[in-house]
Amino acid sequence: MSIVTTDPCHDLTSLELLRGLSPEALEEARAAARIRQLPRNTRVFNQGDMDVRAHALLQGSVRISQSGSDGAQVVVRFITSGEMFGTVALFTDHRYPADAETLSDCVEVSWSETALATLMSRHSPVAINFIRIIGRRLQEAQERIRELATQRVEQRIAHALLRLSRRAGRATADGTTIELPLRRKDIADICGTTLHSASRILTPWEKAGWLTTRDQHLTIREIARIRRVAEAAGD
Amino acid sequence: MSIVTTDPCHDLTSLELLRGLSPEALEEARAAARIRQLPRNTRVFNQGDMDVRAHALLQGSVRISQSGSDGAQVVVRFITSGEMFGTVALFTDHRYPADAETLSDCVEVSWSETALATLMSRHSPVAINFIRIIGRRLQEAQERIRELATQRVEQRIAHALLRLSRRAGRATADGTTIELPLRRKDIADICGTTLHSASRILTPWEKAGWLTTRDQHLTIREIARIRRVAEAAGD
DNA sequence: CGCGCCCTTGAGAGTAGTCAAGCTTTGTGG
DNA sequence: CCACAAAGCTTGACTACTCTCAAGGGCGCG
Repeated sequence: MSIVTTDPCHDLTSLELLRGLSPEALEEARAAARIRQLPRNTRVFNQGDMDVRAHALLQGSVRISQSGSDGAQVVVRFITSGEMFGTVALFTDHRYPADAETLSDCVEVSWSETALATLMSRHSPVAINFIRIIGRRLQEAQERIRELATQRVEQRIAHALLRLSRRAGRATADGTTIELPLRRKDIADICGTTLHSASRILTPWEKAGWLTTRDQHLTIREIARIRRVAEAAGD
Repeated sequence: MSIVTTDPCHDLTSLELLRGLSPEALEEARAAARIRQLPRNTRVFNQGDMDVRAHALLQGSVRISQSGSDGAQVVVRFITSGEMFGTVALFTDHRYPADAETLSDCVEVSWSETALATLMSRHSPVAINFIRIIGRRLQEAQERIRELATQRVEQRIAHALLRLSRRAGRATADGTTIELPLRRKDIADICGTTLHSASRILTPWEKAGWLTTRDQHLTIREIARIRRVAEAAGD
């Protein structure tokens, strides 16, 4: 495992967290960071783990999921490269509230809580960037709460697909491909429904040619249709 | 409207945001703050408003609610004294994503975005405190997402009552009184259900003597019963 | 070839939403 | 101080969305 820090995959400057920093400050951040390469299907951390760190993904994708005491599971979010994760417990609980598992080979960078605090106190843009990141996340979470509370499964799935295609989509000849390995179960867990309902809704869409699934990769062909379902209040 | 800064109601030192600051830093924070007294049923801000500020409540209570383009409404949370609110849009959108309305006479303090950024860069504990506050909030939001996705209305209401009694409860002879003016509609909007379902569930509990409502104030008499409903997976 | 994983589909049941009506409490003005 | 209006709450009947249970099909891998 040879890690060459000049490898573009290990370039920290692309991270929003470190935006606006001087070269010296960046160097400090790099020095305090731990960079790891993780193979597919690795646990990055488990719900309940102590020794919390702030993580960011330089390469690959990660699924964050939470399970309740009753066993019910929800996908909190999918992380793609450039995003931070595992940040919720920092400075509070010191326990991860969810599991993180790699969905592909990943390059992950992380800082200890104290290193991050030091970095923030020496370079306030880090703190502001961090606040912006989790503020946005909080907004997304609240939007999701509203969706769960007020929309039907069909609409929620449509919204989920739109969001995924915005965050992890790549334009192809056929439409927009979501660059994440997504099982029906994942989609269900994102939307707070069951595998069965998700299947019942997606299959007709697929039959109608609105989207295709190949090898756990989803391509949206007629995004306008999906958008119409998402908007439809119920008529 | 005479504001005496020595009035205990205007004491900023109790705010978590300013915890761990030197007297000089506190004075700086005070100088940059805007303190207002707001009568009951006042809009502090409206969804979509620009010119975002960071708010904290020194006295009273505030309801934060969000309405979607379809008109459906969700209560994001209730704020009681000592808590911050309206912080989600800072450094990002510059638009409030929700409405805030006072439920009682309030004393509110707020900082402009730039003032807060300055304060944070000069005193890093402010940044860390802030991150802790919204991190905890994000955790709560994710827990709520899981609840909405996996639990039945009855359980969600039970959980909501438990949370409210923890955050805004005062022990009385009869039990724990939630010190917020709560209408059935509010409870419904917290739990993502309808006024009707909330009523159908709460009335039997009230008949059974588990709780009482008087003058929009709810008292939990048999918290153990509520807790049992909250835990019950469905048996 | 057979096993495991993932997905589809059907039937039936139940939770919770909608519609509708009437009741209670609160507040206001004569 | 009473009357009436408005707001909030309860309750019933009906509907329908979504879950659960159950069975079977397709695909890849050992």
